[in-house]
Amino acid sequence: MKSTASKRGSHADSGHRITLKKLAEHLGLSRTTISMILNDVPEAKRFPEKTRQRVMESAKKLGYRPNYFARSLGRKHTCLIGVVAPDFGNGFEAAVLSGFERRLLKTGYTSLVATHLWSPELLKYQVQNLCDRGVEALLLINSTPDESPRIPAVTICTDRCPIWSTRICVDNGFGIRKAINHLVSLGHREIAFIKGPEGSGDTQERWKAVVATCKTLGLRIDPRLTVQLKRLEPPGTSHADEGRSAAHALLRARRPFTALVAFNDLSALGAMTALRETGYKVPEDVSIMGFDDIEFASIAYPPLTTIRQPLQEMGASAAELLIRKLANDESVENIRVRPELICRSSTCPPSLAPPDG
Amino acid sequence: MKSTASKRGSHADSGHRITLKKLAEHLGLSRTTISMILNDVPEAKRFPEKTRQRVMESAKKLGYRPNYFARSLGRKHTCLIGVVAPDFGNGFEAAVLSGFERRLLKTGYTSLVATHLWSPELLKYQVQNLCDRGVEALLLINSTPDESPRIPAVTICTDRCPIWSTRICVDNGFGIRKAINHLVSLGHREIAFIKGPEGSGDTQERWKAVVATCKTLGLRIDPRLTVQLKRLEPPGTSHADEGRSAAHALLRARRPFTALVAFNDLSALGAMTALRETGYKVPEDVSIMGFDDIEFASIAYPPLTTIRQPLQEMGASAAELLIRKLANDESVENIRVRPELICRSSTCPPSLAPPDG
DNA sequence: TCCTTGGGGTGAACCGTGTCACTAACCGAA
DNA sequence: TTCGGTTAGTGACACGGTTCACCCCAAGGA
Repeated sequence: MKSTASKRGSHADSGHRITLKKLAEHLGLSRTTISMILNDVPEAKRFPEKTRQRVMESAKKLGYRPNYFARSLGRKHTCLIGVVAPDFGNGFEAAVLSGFERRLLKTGYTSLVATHLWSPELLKYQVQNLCDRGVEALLLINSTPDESPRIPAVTICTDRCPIWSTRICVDNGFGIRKAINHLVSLGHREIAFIKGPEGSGDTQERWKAVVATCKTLGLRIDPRLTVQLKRLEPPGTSHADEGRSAAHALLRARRPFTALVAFNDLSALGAMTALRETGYKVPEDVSIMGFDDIEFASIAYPPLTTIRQPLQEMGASAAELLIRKLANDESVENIRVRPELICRSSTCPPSLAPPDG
Repeated sequence: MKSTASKRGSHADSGHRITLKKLAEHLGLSRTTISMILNDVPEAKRFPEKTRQRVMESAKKLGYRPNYFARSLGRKHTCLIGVVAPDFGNGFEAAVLSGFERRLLKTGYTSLVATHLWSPELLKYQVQNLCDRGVEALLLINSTPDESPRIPAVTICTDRCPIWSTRICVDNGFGIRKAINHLVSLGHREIAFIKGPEGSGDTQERWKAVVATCKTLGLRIDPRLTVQLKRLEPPGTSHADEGRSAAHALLRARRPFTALVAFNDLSALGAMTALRETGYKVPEDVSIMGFDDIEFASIAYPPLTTIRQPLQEMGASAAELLIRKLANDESVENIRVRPELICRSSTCPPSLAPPDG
């Protein structure tokens, strides 16, 4: 007596969801008529106002809700957009998703999300799955499938980005220039660097910018003041831990420096911990710059000076671009977002006697 | 010549996605036969191995992918689960989503997400929308619609939780007892509290636990050492800011205390900032306890002692429960997760002369 | 009376798949 | 020769909505 278990799908539409046919019988009209009126197609204006009213009212009273599947089968669009990300656990993807969803709200599109935990096979599978499920477009966050899904796509951002996709990414060069200029304007000359992990496009771009900017400013990059983050291995490691190790490695080299530019905020915060553990004060002994402006950059102690990457806005732009693409707007182009210097308390002029590492 | 814009839906299935009919013509068999073989229904074993092979191979070679909409129309299940949250911008919902997605990976279910930005109307609309789109179940994160969606639902967590939904939430009482016991065992007697905002279920539960625990331990709760967080207003305010204000208010009361129990990690970190701004040291002058163990609790300075709410695991459990519910498992019950004390460096024994606030 | 016009509406095909009931062909046994 | 059983497969309807082409009828004009 407990359940009618065996019958599949007795959930959503159990009992009797009201269909067009039932509504038609109830009203003594044909499905055609009702469909046209409810969809407010141009041809529907030939029906007299009275009939229209009658249909609308009954539909409302009986709680008629059209079946999306049936509809998508006939028409061709599904009002579905796929969102792919490696994982939503760290703030980056979540912030983008948040901005994306906000922009999508009034559009009638809904997002189908999928994560792939950095596995290329899983990524491929998920993209395929989303396409099978009829998404009309894709937002790829830190995800680059090998093959084109053959539907409009926007990629945010980092790493290599496929040519078949529109790209939204931060202008790494601009950001790095701002960061280094900031430090130099404070008087720093001995600057250490934590490079991003191997194989990331951001690592390359930012490092290229570091090299170029230092050249312009007549700054020497000391290889002994440069360390590289290790790649993250899936289970639970964080750039914060890696940043901490990296900074410790830096300190072991015993080369003096007064400022440190980290690959991102997490590694900057990790480095801050390492410096503290070794007895240095931030920013008095060493100034630290992050990159990203994650939520906690401002709560950290000392609050982190960093380059803001406007993730929410980038998510919103992605939604914008996809909508335009779906409307066959051919003018959609890649976007480079200019990041902003957020000056907090982890940087200050160097002390007169820079400590050696 | 640029586009064939006018024709709608020329995206996903443009050109000619291969359908069962085409496959049938290609093979000289009927759709029925192919459908049965590809779905590997029991009756399909009457077809000889040879035919099966032939069908499978052609399907693969021609890249046949069944149309989910058509399929969902006939069968009743859609393999879709709805996820509703106010927003994914702060770490809470994102962490839950992350755990949820991980657990969902191997199940064939995909999630349809929707955010409502704390608007009850939007929440109602979104739930309706997801149901219209055929989700078989709902995960509600910090979201409580007024009406039952009439499909299996799991709610995480906080606040009031509707009776028609299974609930996963942290055992607030257990957590608070751990927190206060920890402080008391360190020797604290003068403890200040930052209560959660009005109207939240967590606020009530945690506060009730505070009162009960203090009674048990013979501790007096001084109303002058109690402040309440203000409710967050949508645009961009954070519990961190509120926590900072709250702590400043506390200090203005000029009552001495050696420890502070905050409503959550963010307000704890905000309070830490306020104490520092006023010249107090954490933990030497004041010990601070958070609640949640958000990612940044461990990176903060000093690293925050807190009560861990295992959000990823809760997300994973939610997936688990929904799957069981969908399989008509009647034994699904509410889950109270026992949070864990994470002891870091923001707490220590009180100094002999507690500063007055 | 016939023809046209337009208002109000419908029938039936179609979208792509799943599924139940039925059958044609063959083989062996009575 | 007829019957029964298996093998290999098919026809047709259902799912719920959209859409194209058509239809009926009343009114108006010639």
